Amino acid sequence: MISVKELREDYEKVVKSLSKREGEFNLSLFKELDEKRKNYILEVEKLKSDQNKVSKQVPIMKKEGQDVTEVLKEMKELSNKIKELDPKLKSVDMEIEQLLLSIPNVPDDSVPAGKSDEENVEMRVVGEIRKFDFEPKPHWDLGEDLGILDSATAGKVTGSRFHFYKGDGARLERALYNFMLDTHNDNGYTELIVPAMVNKDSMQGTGQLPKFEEDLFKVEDTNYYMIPTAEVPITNFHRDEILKGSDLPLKYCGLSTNFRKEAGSAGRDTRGLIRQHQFAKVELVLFVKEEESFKALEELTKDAERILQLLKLPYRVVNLCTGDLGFSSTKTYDIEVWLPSYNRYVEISSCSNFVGFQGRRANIRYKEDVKSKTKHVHTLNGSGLALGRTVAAVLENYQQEDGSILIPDVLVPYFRKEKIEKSK
RNA sequence: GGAGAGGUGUCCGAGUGGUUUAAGGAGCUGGUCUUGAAAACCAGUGAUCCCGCAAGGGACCGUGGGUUCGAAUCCCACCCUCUCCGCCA
Repeated sequence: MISVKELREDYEKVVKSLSKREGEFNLSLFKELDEKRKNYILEVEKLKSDQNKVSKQVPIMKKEGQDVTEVLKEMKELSNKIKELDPKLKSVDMEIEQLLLSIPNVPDDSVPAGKSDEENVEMRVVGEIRKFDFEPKPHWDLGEDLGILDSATAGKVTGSRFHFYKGDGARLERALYNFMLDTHNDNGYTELIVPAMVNKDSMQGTGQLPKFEEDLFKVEDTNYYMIPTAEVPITNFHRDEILKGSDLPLKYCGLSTNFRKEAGSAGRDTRGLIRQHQFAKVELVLFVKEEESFKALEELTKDAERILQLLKLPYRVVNLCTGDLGFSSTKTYDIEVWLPSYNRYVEISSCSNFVGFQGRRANIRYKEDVKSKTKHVHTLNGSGLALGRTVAAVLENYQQEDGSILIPDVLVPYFRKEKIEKSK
């Protein structure tokens, strides 16, 4: 949620910042509703104040044996007025909330302007792209040839955009997430195993709802949604809490299976592991003090990059332009790994600073110390990394001419073999 | 799913319609005492939200409704936790 305080203090500035995003965000109702709300508050609270005063007198009068029927009659009228006004105030409050819930976060000044991902700005390029002296295969062909990936059977068992990992394929993904989690653990992140379903409040807290319901799988006969990322349960872990300033920053990592409808992606990335309805991901989530979030974004991104560096996979980091920036984010770095089959860099991690946007939605606050005022925490998260795409990148970048796959050195202790070869 | 118990402030815990501005205790803050600390004693203390420059006012006792002049307290629905039973990885 964007800040009501900022909207009141400098409406024009917020609107101007928001206008950098693609799409229309109609805030024009805000001022009017806010004014309406204030008037209702003044009116109804005056009445309640009167009501409270008289209510205190009633028992005293009764004790003194006075007749209170006349007073009660007046109070009945007062009470009726309050019952008329209170719902009006509530409904204005709701209108404001609904309006603000549908407004995306304000982009930071350092976010480049642009319409689509083509205008994202490259920050750095790391590692060398391998030159093949043979025709490299895409990972879906490698996977099928090696007998470690099977989407056809998944099509029978479930449907499109699902797959089976088999044998060394399954072991490769397992080796990768264990390696990732160990690395993040060593780096000060507390590991969580999270619920794969969450309630509506949680989805609203991180920003998936109310706007993006069509992207989510909802579980029938329940109010639960399948998580699209561990960001949701991890960030909501601290929903409605007041954290101690001395406990910040809080750093969490977690592996989860994620479910996305991929509505609107029909026909895109239909082959291989790039865009599936179900995929595993190791996620990093930070809760930090408000003055530290932009520095934390740089560190978070480095922590995610470290995985690719250790795996010796070539990648680049881009600063997302306003047109590509996610709904809740104020600034995002995407990490993109080199994928020979796409002949370009492909997103494998998205590291975002949400500043107070999620903190306000999910009501996560902190206090510097006993006497200071509460502030909303700043939240950040980033993939560290998406597993399916990492498997794809390893298969493609480490493939050999004979169709076998070399295992990255750092992964050998986890995989316990140095090579994936065709098995029967 | 069935039966029962319960959800009160930072924590424990009292409180079944009106001086509750939520008793009492712990904790926390300050002070006295002490070489220092502990203990003891004294004082302070809603670490919440909203309106307001402030004074002040309003809200808030799991959530949402209702009854009433007035609800933590009564009624209804829902959520969550615990115990037992059933089912089950």
